[in-house]
Amino acid sequence: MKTETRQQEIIRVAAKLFKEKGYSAVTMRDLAKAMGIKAASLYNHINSKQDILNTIIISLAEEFTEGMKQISTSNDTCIEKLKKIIQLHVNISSKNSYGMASLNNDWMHLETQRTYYKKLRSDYENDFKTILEDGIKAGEIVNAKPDVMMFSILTTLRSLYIWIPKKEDLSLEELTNTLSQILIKGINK
Amino acid sequence: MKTETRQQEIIRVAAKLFKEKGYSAVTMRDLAKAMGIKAASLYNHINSKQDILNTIIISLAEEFTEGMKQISTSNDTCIEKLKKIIQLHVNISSKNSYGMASLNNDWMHLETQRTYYKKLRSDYENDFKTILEDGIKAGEIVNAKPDVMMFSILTTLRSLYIWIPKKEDLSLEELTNTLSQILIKGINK
DNA sequence: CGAGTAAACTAACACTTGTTAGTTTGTTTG
DNA sequence: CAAACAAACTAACAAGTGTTAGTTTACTCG
Repeated sequence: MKTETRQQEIIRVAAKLFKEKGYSAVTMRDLAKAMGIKAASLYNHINSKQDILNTIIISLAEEFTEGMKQISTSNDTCIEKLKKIIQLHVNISSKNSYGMASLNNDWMHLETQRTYYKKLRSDYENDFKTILEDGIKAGEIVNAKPDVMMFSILTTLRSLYIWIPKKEDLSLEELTNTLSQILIKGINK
Repeated sequence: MKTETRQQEIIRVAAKLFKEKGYSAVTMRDLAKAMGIKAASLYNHINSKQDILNTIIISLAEEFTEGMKQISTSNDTCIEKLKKIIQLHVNISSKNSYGMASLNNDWMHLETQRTYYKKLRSDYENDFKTILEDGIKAGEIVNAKPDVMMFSILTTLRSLYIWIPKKEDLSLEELTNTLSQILIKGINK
């Protein structure tokens, strides 16, 4: 049993507040109050507000990068790869829905790490698009604009963090399956 | 030829800044600088920062409400209605991509109007879900969870504001058609 | 017991925030 | 020309911002 350090606890609570109001609207005094201490005491555990955001976002972004690397280099079919991408998003979003809010909405408030973040995101999207293009060539996927397909799928996956916490009755496996069906086969009968 | 009032100009520029950094991170001095005047001068034209946000969000939300009312009370088939919803989102998002950012990301910073906004949104989603449920009953739509279907489609549509300005080569009609195809028939071949 | 340490505290800082009051400028209109 | 007005300005405010310095508290362990 791994116990959470005080620092990790602060970052976790910060992510929760960031999700509710956004990075800029959360003050260090808000965060301190949520922790039950004074603002100055936070600095025994963390370096700066910006550092908290860095930690939240970059660790998540790297988790996606790593997942995508495994998927894109596998020997699966394109459709199989897509299902694994969906699974990756469902897993990470359910484990850390608070952090996902910062990743999606507050990356522009990164300072030193913004360029690095944007590179990770751009690499991820390129890998995604390549999978779709390969699927079109292989005849697995309908020949529509890969840009639009990726946009459609990815924005749905990126919004899972809002949706998953509201639907705790739905198992993650069930959600992954339903989503795969809808995103791949559509809703048409 | 209708000329823009100074007030409308301020609101338009504010929406642009809000899209880039979020409501909380944009200061009245930022806004003034973008307008080429001093912060105090803004108050000759607007009442408060909060008022700007109200105007941006509520006018858009009401535009969606009105569009949905027309669609949901029509005699179209469910699939036809869905296509019209997609068209509604494409149209509004292309006309006002800046405002859509505030609608999506900064509604929680509304003060007096937050409850009203949430009612509009909730009504909209209920109408949307009813259309899907009717489609399932009528056998037009696959029998999957309407919640998940709506979530998937609606999050894609809600993110159009990010995507449309980047792809000016794509005509709105073409985008509407491609999106309809992908969202309804899926990407599977 | 005494030393070390984790984690809280108070007080203060320099700066930024939204906003108000009162004034000046330049253009339009009777 | 004189009056009216739109729209800018300077100066200032009270409150809130992230952060630092230095101190106190309470628990752990040799």
